[in-house]
Amino acid sequence: MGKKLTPRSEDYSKWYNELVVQADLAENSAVRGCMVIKPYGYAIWEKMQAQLDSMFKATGHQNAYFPLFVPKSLFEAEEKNAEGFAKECAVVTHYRLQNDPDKPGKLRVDPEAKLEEELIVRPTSEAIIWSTYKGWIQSYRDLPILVNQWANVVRWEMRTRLFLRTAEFLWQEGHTAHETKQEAIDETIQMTNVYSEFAENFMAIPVIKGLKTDSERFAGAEETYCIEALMQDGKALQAGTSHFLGQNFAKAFDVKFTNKEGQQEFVWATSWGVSTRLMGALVMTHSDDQGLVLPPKLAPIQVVIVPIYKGQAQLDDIDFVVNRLVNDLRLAGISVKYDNRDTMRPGAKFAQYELQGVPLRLAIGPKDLENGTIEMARRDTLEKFSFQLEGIVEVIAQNLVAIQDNLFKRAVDFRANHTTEVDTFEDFKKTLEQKTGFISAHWDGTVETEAKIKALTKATIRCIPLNNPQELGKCVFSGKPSAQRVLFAKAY
RNA sequence: CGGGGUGUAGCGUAGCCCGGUUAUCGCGCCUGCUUUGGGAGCAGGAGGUCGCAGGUUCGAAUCCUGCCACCCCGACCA
Repeated sequence: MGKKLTPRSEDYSKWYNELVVQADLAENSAVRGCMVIKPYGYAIWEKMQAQLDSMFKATGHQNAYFPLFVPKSLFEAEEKNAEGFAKECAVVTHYRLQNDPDKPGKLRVDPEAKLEEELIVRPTSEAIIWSTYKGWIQSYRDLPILVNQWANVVRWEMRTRLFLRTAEFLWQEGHTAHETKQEAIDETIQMTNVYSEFAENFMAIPVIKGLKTDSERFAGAEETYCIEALMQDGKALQAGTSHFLGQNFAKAFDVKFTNKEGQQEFVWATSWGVSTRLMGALVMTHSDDQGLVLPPKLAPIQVVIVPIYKGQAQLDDIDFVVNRLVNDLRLAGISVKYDNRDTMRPGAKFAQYELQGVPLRLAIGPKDLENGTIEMARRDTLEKFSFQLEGIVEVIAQNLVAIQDNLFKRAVDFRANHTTEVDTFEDFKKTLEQKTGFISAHWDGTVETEAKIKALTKATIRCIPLNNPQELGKCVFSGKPSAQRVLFAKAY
C-alpha cells in the first residue's frame, strides 16, 4: 500500500481514492475542482440521503425539483444573497455551438447564439424557488410550504478541496414558507435539530449546535443556525446550516399572502442544507491508518465474510455454512457480503475491507468448521474474537450497535480533549498552535474584534452555542465586558 | 487571483540541472503452474500522444514561451 494513511497527514486523498476520483476531464477543460463519486462512495451518500429524507418526511416535508438555471434578473433580486454569491457563479451566455470555420473538426461558440439574458448555474436555489413560490401563495391557507430539493449546485470557488469544497457538489436544500415569524424560527431550529440528530445518531459525529455571528451568516439570512464538528486534525467543519431568512426573499420576490384578518403580509422563510461535505466529515472524523472507518448505520456493507480454504472441496463446505448465515443475517436486516472470490487471497481481502471501512469482518476456515466457530474482527478497534456459530447473528447485531456507540464516544472524547476554555489572548494563541481544536472564550460581540482575531490567528468564531450558559467575563482580545463564551477554531 | 511546488503506463516513481540508440524501477494487470488462518511464489506477457500547444535544435521527457490541471500557503466559501 506504500505510504501510511494517517488522519493527521492531511493526505486524505488516499482514502478518498476508494470513494471518488478527481474528475479527469477533457484537455484544456476549464472545469476544475469537481469529483467523480465512485459506486462505493455513492452508496454511502445514498444511505445518508435515505436517512435524511425519512427525517425530512417525518417533519412534514416533501421533495420537489427546480431548474438548474437561474435567470440573472431573478438572481440579483435579493441583493445581499446575490452579492454574497456573485463572485463564484458559473454563467451561461450562449446556447449553441457550430463548426469552427478556422479549425476543421473543432467547434466554437456560435456568436449568433447569445442569450438575451444570462443564466446563472445555481449556487443555491433561493432565487428560483422564491420566484416560483410567488405563484403558489395567495392565502394563509396556502401556507406553510415545506419543500426540500435534492440537487447539485455549482460554486466557482477560487480554491477547491476534495469533498469539503468542490466546484460542483450534491446536497439537499429545504426551502419553506410560513405565515408567522415564530413559525419560521421554529422551523429553522427544528431542522438544526434534525441535522444534529443525523450527525450524532447516524454519522457518529458529535456536533455543537449554535448561531453564526454577523460575519459568518448566510448571505440574505437574518439568522444562521449551524452544526459544527471537530475533525481529527483539530480543525472545525461546518457540517450543516439552517437559515431564518425573515421576509427578505418574500420582499425581493414580492411574495405576499392574505392573512386571516384579510390583510396582505409578506411570507416568512427558511432554508437549510447539508451536502456531500458530510462525507468528508465522515472520513476525517473516524478514519485511521488502515483506511476508512464507517459507522454501521451508514456502511453500505455492514458485515463481510471471508472464507479461508484449500481447494474446492473445502470451499464448498464453507459455502454451505456461510450461505445459511448470509440468509439469516439478511433476515435480521443486516447487509452482508460473502466474498468467496478465488482470485484474491484472504489477507488481501482483509486489507481491502479495512480500507473500505466495513464495520465487521467474519473469517471462517476448516478449523472453524471443525469447532463450529467463526472469527470476527471489529474495524473500529481492530480486535479479533472467536465465537460459536450458534447464535452468531445476535452477536453480530450487538457488535454493530457497539461499534456505532464506540465511534461516537471516541469522537466525543476527542472533542472534549480538544476543547479548551481560555481567558487570555496569550493562552488563546498558545492553545490554537499547540493543542488545536475548539477554544471557548469570551468575546465582546463586535465584528471588529472577530476580524482582528482572525487576522492574527486564522481562528474564526465557529458559533455561539445554543443554550450557552451566561457567564460574565472579559473579551479575550479587547478586554471589554462579555456575557458569554463563544467557540473559536481554525476551520476548513 | 498572488506566492511556492508538481504533472512520465491504472497507481507510485527514476531520468530533467548537463538534449543523443528501443524512457527506469516497483505495485497493479493478463496467461500458466504452485498456493490460500493477515496484503502469495515462480515463469512468461501486455500496457506510454513523457499534462497540452508552440518554439529552439540534425535530434527534446530534458532547453525556451504560453496554456491547463492538481497539491500546499493566502484572499473567498457549504
